[in-house]
Amino acid sequence: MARADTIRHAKRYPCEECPLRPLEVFRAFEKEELAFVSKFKRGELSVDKGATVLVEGAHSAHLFTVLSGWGFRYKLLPDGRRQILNYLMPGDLIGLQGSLMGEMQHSVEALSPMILCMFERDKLQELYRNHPGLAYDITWIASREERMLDENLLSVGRRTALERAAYLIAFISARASSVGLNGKKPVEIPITQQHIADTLGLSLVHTNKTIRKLADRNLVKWRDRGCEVVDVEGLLALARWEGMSEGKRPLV
Amino acid sequence: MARADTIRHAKRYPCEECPLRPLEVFRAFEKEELAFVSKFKRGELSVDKGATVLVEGAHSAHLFTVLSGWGFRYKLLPDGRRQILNYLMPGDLIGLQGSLMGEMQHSVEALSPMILCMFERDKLQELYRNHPGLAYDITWIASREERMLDENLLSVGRRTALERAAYLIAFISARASSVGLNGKKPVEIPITQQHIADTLGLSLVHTNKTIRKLADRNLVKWRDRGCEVVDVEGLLALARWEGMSEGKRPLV
DNA sequence: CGCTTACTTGAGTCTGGTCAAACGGGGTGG
DNA sequence: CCACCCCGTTTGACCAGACTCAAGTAAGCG
Repeated sequence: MARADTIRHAKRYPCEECPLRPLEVFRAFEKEELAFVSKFKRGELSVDKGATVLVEGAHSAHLFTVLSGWGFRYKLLPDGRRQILNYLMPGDLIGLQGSLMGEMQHSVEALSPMILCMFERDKLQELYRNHPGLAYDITWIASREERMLDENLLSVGRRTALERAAYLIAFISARASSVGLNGKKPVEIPITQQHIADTLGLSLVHTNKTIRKLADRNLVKWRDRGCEVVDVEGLLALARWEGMSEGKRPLV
Repeated sequence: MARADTIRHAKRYPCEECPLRPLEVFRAFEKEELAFVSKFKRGELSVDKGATVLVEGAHSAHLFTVLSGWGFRYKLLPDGRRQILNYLMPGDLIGLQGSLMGEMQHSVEALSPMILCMFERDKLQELYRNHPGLAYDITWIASREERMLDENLLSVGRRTALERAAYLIAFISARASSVGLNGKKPVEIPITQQHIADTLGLSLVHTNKTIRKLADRNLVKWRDRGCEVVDVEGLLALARWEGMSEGKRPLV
């Protein structure tokens, strides 16, 4: 398994010129908040596709925000069965659990090359002391993650295979386009069918057959190592999902 | 569906004499923190067994901490399929998602009579401004919930029916005894098999057969409307679960 | 060109779902 | 006090969605 090895300490993307912050979805920041975040940031971590960013059981001294790229969080059973918990996209926070409670209880892997903004865990105290607004934002972000997990759990527990697949693809696609990951109109999700299987709690073979059904209905197109959404509405309807009601959200 | 109807505004359990706080699991509080929490608390809500405490879609102005009793969080699909997301026990926070993001995305129901400490959502701002330690605690609690959800998702997605049942019962039992819910030695969990089914993503019939297997192995005893744990170790081993590594935690 | 990774497809099996019926205890109204 | 009902549990028969095994294809890469 590849390890995160390409560390860059230079800040190539200073917070003041953050390419994410101007996006519609993110709420505006006070100058003073921005200044603190900039000071809070210690560097950037660049990892290759397939790299393991954080490992279950580790005591990480860091906290990250995804600046670019895709990744996912997962847990393993002792015999190797894997459950993907959620996907990570630009603007998402990584490693909060580890920072607050000491030990990571899940691992994180990159689906594409990623650039992560690195923050010092120890400075979190200072953030809470001096920047209540940012502290609130961090809780907000944790709460959002919880919400996504709730929805995922509902899906895995109670939806049929076809509904699950439709839900998952619609979900990822919605999140991706909210952070402008759809350069060209259709979002292209860089995952394999094995990832989908491990997210939905299905076998690889059955996942393949299920995706085929979605493709036959002209809802998605599967391409080499990735998935293109054709008909979001159709997916939403099939999954009986109302979509995320996302207004502005904070970016730390 | 029963609504929460028995509201008491008098504080019968002042924070200074909180019956929960002396427990081993909860970290000690500064006098000043305690004073704020006491001010933060607006009253108590008493609900009957079966009452719906919070409804998906509602905009609740309140935040609660469970003082006594059992409950659960759940989501429904439009056609009525239900997924139980997690259980609620003394010391747990309810409604944070709603308080932070406006709308509740899940419902909460009481499994037994419950007493809830009620907090004003609006005062949350003040808490974050003046009590960074408490703010930190709230994030910590949100993070803990996330952790439990991760584990649940792993279970529903990747464990077999028998493993799932073993995991769930061990999990609930561990949490219950950490807050002293085991007056008599064996914890008695006040749920029906339908609840277990809806938590594990199984049908009622299959859940029944699965629990029977656990009982045949002398791991649990099913009694009328409740479950008694006989052999925690055995359950843990069967579920291939290491248990929760819980040190002290905050109580708000 | 051979290797690897990812996707397909088919056959046969099994876990878990559905349907249906019955049981048993607690509560209630006659 | 008894009959009845309701809820939760139990059981059996049958079905189907999902799994495993196995083999084959296609694209990318050194």
